[in-house]
Parts: sequence; structure tokens; C-alpha cells
Amino acid sequence: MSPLIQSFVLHFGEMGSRWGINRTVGQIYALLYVSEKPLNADEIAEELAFSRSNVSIGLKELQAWRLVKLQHFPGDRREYFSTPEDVWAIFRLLAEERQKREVEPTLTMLRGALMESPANAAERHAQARMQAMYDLIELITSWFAEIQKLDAETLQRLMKLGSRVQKLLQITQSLARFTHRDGGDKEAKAESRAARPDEDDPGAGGSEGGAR
Amino acid sequence: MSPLIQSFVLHFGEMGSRWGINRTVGQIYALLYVSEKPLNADEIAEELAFSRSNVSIGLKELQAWRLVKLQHFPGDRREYFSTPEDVWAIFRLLAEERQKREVEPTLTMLRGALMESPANAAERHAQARMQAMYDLIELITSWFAEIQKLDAETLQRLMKLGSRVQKLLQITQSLARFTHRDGGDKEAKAESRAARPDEDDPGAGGSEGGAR
DNA sequence: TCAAATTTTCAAAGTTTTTTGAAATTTGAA
DNA sequence: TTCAAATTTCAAAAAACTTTGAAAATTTGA
Repeated sequence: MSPLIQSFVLHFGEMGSRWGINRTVGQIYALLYVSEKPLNADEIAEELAFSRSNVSIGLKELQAWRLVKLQHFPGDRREYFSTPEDVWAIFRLLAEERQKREVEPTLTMLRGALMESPANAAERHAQARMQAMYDLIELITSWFAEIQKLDAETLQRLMKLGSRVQKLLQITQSLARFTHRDGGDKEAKAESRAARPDEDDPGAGGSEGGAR
Repeated sequence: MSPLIQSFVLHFGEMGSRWGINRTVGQIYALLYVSEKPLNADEIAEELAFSRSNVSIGLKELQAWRLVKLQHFPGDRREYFSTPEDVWAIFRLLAEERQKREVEPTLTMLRGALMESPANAAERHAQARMQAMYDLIELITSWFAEIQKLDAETLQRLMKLGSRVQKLLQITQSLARFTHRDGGDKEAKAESRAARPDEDDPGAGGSEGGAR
């Protein structure tokens, strides 16, 4: 393998472990990502010097993440693997899977905890903290959901604009402008909560969060 | 420990391993997050039934992530730990650290690979793929940098609005409207760029904005 | 300074995860 | 259906990571 490709593959092997995936999976993915053509399991095992069975397991995991496509060639019974070419589509897939595997279970746990009635001050405080976490996760999740709706075409445009921060400032500004439109509204809440956690406790009840 | 808090703590222990942190670290963080008052290492060790030394290591790691604050109380020599209360600040910290530990090294690796001149078709293709990845990461990074600039106050407003998706649609729309404003612009870029990494490269210069 | 209190380090034990080779299963074509 | 190619499973070996207890180092107040 050329050093150029190798450094890419090795980097993903390492990085993989910072995320939930292991070296094998990371390397397989990286190899497929830069490969000109789909590869079969034997080719992958040979390129990366992993055992055939290890590759099999790795490919299964990548399929579970929906990160690889499977295809066949006429007159060849082996399975060939490749990655979607559209990097934006890949990003969306990743975000979706992580949402499903990490965010949803966390929200479920939090909802459960927030339904209990607090038995004492410690629990009341814990619930207030959990509520704050719940609200933030919900907010960020909904941003993501919106961003994910951007189609490839819009993305192209954004990319062509370049990633210079200046331009993006405008987006933020419209965002800020939008929020300012929100008229007065019971104010005190947020402030006091942070400073004196025990005392005013919005606790279980309020929960506005749109919980499904 | 009350079951309410326990389920939260245990969940973070498990989830931690999906991210790069281990059970101990996850649980310590969760415990501090919901705790009414700062805790010292012995209290943490006792609550979680971990050895004192394990807790010491865990706290060090949390400090490296800047996720815990250290403080002292008069007349007590022990160190007490707590988490920042502002969940948005916590999110920003996390994003910054991950940027530093994961995104930057990846961008550096990619820049390196993109500077090489491709030796053959396979390398040429690999570089085009890497360029696509580079551009996407840069784009997403710059969004994050912008979002991170939102101050707590704006956030409060956003949260008060509720996380209903409908409202956010408007943000997306202004975003889309904004991109439409972009006139035509040299096209070929992506495929050929590999050869001339210097040219418009936003990398090193402006874009990193937000971090530290 | 000392010594008590506290935190940190570190080698070893324990645990979990990854990787493998061999065997079992599945698959598609004849 | 059978056969051989291809894939998957699985138990065991290897590697990586976590956790611990004991000892060392540091800090503080007298």
C-alpha cells in the first residue's frame, strides 16, 4: 500500500479507538473510503494484514452502522464493499446512528429519572440538573435534525462559499435576530436556577422539552 | 446512593465507554454533575465503591478534559471537585477538547497527505476523497465555532422558545436563503486542489477561530 | 524542621476487548 | 441435490485496558 494511503488508514485505525470502534473497523473503513473500486473481504484482509475472520467481523460492524454498501459483480460470487461517495450522506448516517445508539438511550434514562418524585433535597437537586441536561440535549438534537435536512445541493453551495468564518457569521446573526423576536416571557426562572440550585427547583413538572 | 441518582451514574459509566472515557471517569463525572455540593476524592471513592487510587486517576483525566473544577474549603486541606453548572459551558468545553484531540490531528494528517503529489491513479483518487473529507470537516468545524460563540443568554432564549422543530425551520430557511445569494464561482476546485494545497487553504489561518 | 494528612505513582492482578485459526455454515451453480 | 467457494462462528490466545494496594511523594500546620 502506498504510504499516502497508509497514513490515512493508520490514522483512522487509531482514531477509531477514541470513538467506539476498534482498529480493524477503522482501518477497513478508511481503506474502503479511499479505494477506487469496491473490495472484497479477501482483498481487504490482504491489504491490511488482518485475518480473514477479523475482517468479516469488522465488515459486519460497518454494515450495522450502515457505513458500507454491499454489491456483487456478475460472474463473481464474492461480496464487494464500498462506502457512499457523498461525504455529506456519510456524515448524516453517522449522526443518525449515534443519535439512535447514544442520544436516545440517554434521553430515555433521563425521562425515567425525571418522572420520579424526589425523596429529598439531594434528589430534587439532581433532577434539576438532569432537566438542564435534558433540555440541552433536546435543543442540540433538534438543531442537528434541521441541519441534516440540508440537501447535498445546498451543501455544495455552502462548501463553494468556502469555510471562512466571516461568511458564517451571517448565519449566526440571522439566528440571533430570530431569537430576539421572542417577546418578554416569564424571565426569572433561568437565572435563579443556576445560582441557587436548591431553592427554586423547576424539577420534574415543567419538562416542556417536547418529550415524545 | 438513591436509585434515582444511581441509574444516572451507572448510565454514564456505560456510555463513557462508547466515547473514549472509561467507566470510572464516566461515573465520577456523573456523580459530580448531580451532586449538590463539591465532593472530595474520598467521598467519591466511597460513593462509587472504587479504590482511592482509581478515583485519583479518574479525577486527573477529568481535569485534563477541563470538565471539573477544583476548590478548597477553609480549614480543610482536601481538594473538592465539582462540575461547571452551566450546561452550555460544559458542552462548549467538550466540543473544544474534542476539536483539539480529534479534529485537529485529523486535519493535520489530511493536509499532509494532500500535499504529496500523487504517484498514480489510485493515489489521485485517494486524494480527491481526502479533499472531500477535509472540506466537510472544515465546514462542520466552522459551524461549530460559530455556534460556540452563542452566549449563555442567547441560549436561554433559544431554550425558552422550546426545542420545537418548527421554529428552527426558520433558521434553516435563513441559512438556505443566505446560500442562494452566492453567485457563480470557479468550479473545478475540488478534484484539482490536491496539487495546490497552498492556494486558498483556509486551514492554518483564520478558521480555527473558536478553539481555546 | 517534623509528622500527619492527603494525593499520586506504579507494578501487578484482574477484566475486557480484539484477533486468530479451525471448524461450521451458507450460498449459488451445475 | 451436491460441490466447492465464500462467509460466519467460536473458543482460545493475545493484547489492551482498568483497577487495586502498597509505597512514595507532596503538602500543610505546628
